[in-house]
Amino acid sequence: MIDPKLLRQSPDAVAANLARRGFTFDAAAYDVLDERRKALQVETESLQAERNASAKKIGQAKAQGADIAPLLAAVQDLGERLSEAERALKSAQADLSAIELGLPNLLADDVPDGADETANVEVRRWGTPREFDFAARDHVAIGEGLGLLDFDTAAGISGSRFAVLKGGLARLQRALIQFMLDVHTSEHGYTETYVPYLVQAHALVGTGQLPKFEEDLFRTATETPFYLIPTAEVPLTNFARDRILSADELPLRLTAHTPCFRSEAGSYGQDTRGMIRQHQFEKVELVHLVAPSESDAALEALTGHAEQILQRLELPYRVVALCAGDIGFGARRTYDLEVWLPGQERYREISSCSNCGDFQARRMKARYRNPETGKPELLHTLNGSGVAAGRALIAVMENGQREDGSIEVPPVLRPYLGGAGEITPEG
RNA sequence: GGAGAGAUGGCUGAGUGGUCGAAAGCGCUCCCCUGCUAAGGGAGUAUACGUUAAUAGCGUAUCGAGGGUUCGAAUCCCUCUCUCUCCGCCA
Repeated sequence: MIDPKLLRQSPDAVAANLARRGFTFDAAAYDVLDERRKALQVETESLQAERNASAKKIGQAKAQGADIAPLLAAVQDLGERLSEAERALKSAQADLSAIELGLPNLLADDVPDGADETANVEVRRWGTPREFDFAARDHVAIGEGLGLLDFDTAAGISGSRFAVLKGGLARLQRALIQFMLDVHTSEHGYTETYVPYLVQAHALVGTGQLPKFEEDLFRTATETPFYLIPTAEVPLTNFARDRILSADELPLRLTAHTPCFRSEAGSYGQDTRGMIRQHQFEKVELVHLVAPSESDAALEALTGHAEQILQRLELPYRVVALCAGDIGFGARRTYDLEVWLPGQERYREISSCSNCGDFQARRMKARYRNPETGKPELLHTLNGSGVAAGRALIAVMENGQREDGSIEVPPVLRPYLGGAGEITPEG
């Protein structure tokens, strides 16, 4: 959520910033609503003050044994007027809040201009794509060739956009996950966590998926609905919900491996082949909760942590600064890591690292006590994939493929596979 | 799933209809005293919103959440959520 004070004081600056995303903020309409809210609030509060004063007077009169009948008569219709004012105020506040919750985050000033991913700016590149002396296959051909990747069985169970992994491939994905968690916890200072995969709506409002993007989520049919997490960012960032952390708890670095569930509504026809875009995938997520002055540096650090994974897996990648039109709803700045996929002969997103500033913190009242002022202030939240395990599996398969159909395993993963250096049909 | 108990400020914990935003203790901050790895005295110490030049004043709201009764609710009633205890079930 954007600071409502800023919406009132500098509506044009807000509108200009959001326009870079292609988002139209109707500052005039907001102002009309807010003026209405203000008037109703003043009215309501003055009626409340009147009620409080008269109640006090009646109490005193009663204590002294005086006749309170005239006092009661004087406030006869106060309750009715007050509850009417309160009702109107509540509805005005709900209208405003609906607008506020629907506004995307303000972009950092140096986010590149552009409407879509074609305007993203490459920041750096690591590694050199391998030259193949045979026709490189994609992960579908490799996996099915090994007999370890099975979309038909998955379709029979769950329909499209699901996969079944078997034997060595299933194990390879588990190795990737464990490797990532080990690096982040032992070398990058993260606390490993295990978190709920089903969350309630308020948690998703906190991180920004709700109320606007409900169609991207899976929801249970229980009386109070649960949502399946689309990313561990949701439970991890909500660790700070409604809390005032002390400064010495910061920075908080959290990591978790979780499955992620996305309905992929609106992506019909995109990436329909293979495991690139599934309803369910595994991911190791990184979340930072930091003091505001630290968040710019934290994004660089977090991105570096994700890069470490790709470097140690010897996977060529590039870092891309997302342009204004491609940055997600809650982020003020985002770097994507794109890994080289020989099967597609292009770089594909494998991690997205974002600084959300105080946008999510304001939604979930996540604060810390600033030691300089002694006052609670909003935290800054950051999140990034470190990295998406399903796509990392694809990258390892495609980059490590051999002409005979087997897969060479990156050396750092071998300890997790009982020392095995390759994936073969035997599994 | 059944029965019972509970939810108060950073923490512990009083408060069962009126001057309670809320006793007391702890913690924390500042000051004084002390001249010493300690103790003592004093003051202060929630958040949000509105008004405002103002983190000054003033007003309003908040005692798990939402409704209700009442001139007036932390206190009474209803619903819900969560926690704890016992029983049942279960990985």
